Amino acid sequence: MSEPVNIKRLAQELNISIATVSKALNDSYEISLKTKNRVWTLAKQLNYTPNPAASNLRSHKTKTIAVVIPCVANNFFSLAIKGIEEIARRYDYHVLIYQTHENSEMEVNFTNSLINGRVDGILTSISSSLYNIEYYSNLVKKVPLVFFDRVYEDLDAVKVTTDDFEIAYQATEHLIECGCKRISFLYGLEHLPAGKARLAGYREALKAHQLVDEDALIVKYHESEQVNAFNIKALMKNQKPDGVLSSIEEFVLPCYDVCRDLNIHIPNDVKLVSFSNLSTARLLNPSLTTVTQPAFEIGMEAAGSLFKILHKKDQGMDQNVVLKSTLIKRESTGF
Amino acid sequence: MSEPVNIKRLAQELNISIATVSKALNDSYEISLKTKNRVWTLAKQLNYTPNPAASNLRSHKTKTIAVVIPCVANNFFSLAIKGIEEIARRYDYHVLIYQTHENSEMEVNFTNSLINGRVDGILTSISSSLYNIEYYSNLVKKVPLVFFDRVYEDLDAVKVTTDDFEIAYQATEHLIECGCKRISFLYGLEHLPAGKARLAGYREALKAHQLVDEDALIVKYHESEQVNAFNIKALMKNQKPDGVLSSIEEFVLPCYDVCRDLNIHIPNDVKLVSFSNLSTARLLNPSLTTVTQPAFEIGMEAAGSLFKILHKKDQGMDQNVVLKSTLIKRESTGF
DNA sequence: CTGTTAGCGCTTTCAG
DNA sequence: CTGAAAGCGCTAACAG
Repeated sequence: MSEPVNIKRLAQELNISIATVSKALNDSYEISLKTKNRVWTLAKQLNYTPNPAASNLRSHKTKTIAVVIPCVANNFFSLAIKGIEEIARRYDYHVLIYQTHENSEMEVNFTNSLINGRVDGILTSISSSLYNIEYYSNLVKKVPLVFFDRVYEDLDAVKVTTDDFEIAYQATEHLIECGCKRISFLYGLEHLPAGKARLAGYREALKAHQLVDEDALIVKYHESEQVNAFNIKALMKNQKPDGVLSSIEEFVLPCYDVCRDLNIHIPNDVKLVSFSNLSTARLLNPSLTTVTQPAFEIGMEAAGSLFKILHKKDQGMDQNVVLKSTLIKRESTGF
Repeated sequence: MSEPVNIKRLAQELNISIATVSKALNDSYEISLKTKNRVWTLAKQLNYTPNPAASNLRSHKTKTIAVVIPCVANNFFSLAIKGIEEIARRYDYHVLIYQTHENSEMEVNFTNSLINGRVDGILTSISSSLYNIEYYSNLVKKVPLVFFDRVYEDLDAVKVTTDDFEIAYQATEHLIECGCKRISFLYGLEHLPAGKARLAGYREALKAHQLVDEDALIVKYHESEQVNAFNIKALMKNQKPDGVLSSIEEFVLPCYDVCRDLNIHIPNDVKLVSFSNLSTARLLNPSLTTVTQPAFEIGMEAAGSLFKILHKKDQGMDQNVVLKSTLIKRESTGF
């Protein structure tokens, strides 16, 4: 049993006080370079690492941030985490991950477990299953918080989002340019600004080109895969769209399946464009054009904003950061 | 400024001692139900949550585990994290994430930052860029550690892996059954058991079917995309394989690209099978058959093992847990 | 069943 | 420049 390597041990071995060691380790201006060097040398030699719990307790700084998101196994969120981690590492911060699985209750439970000083700040992309803005408007007062992608618009907090309206408009126009006259919209995230903006962009583009804009052309996302498939089938049969804009990735698979069943060919009979963040996009079926959000950059931006707040450098910072998505047109290369 | 809500405050308001409150909160058998109820009621009313730093410091328990992996933005690892998080939540644990980006130095830095009591245990999938078993054999003595997927075989620690040899054998046999006579192997993770086992499975299958097994048919993974593309091009031109088994996902894209350039048709001229964990596998180019690891289950299994160790329930536990991968044969459905 | 007490390892006045 | 001392919030002997 070797002695534990803590600040006390260092002090004993060097015959100086604990306070001096602490200050030396923190590179305080009060300590002579000579003493600092002695401390640093021994610390390295004994492989000293400070006890985080002790320093948190005393200093109220955890060097930790939390990321609360619906799910990590998702092309968008895993890339966003990558961006967040990248920034956190630069600041020597640790990153906690929580998955809500779109469950508002879990979301609240997780978040509540974080406001007791476990973390210095939180990055979150809210669940779409319940609108509880009261909860969040309270929360932002208690802990530094940055929202990304899935946000509440009216909240007094930093929000990093993408140009959903504009890109949905562009995507719709792309379909129109491809000759589509009757374009359907597969509607997801309807309780969130992102979803609403995508719908609005679609509608606006239809309007600008004097195309039909009927509720019957819109299919809302449902938790049940069967229901989605059923609704898409009904859409295809009854409405016979010649173009489809899917506002979320989850609609793509049932879309292909239904079309195959009905002997409808994508993209000859129906042209399909979907929001998607597949990192291996080129591996996709080459007939799918996608709208891709800059997930990695969103993560970096959100984390960067949080650190600005943590370092009190957020004076006059813009609360609404909007990054640009990309419309990736894929031609069927036929391999 | 309201008084901080801590154990002391609860004690004062209830006119009992701090110790009693602490025990009541921890549901100690020493405390009467009546007192417990008083404490619990007030705690809930004041929205009390324990300060984690303080309890860590005293109890040496952090309720936190760390996951150290090459990258989160990866279909395998993001699913594994999902599984880990699932289990952690059941035990009310928090999950820290660290990405090494295949960089051994970062890997060591991260891990070192964890052995000072920041976490109760670590789950890791080691980087393949450097073989440093000495480091890890030391580490496992200092902190509860479970390896998953990317492991060092000779380590005295729990390792959760997949049946790489068997499935590579099966995948190779599948190619043989499809009529391939000259099968190439794209070799990744060569410093790790997983990579070696995949190669061995491939070789064994060739041997069993008396097919050519030449070094010239094997292409080793290189960090540079260009080099990989160049090597694959040379392989296709000079060796003219009629089947390819890719042991990692990263080879798939250059493979398609090179073949298209050379006017080689997949799967007519060359049949391709790759290890891959694309969650949206059905969206893939339908000509790609994949070997898919049970990433989510691996995460759950690894986390489960770690908690067994943390709860000292690891007596006689098997150190080598091997889960089964699946060969997913995809037919070209032609949509 | 309840309370007293002594720290966990570190930071931070304040005194020298 | 260095050190003594207090205490962050909580837990765990030990006494009663």
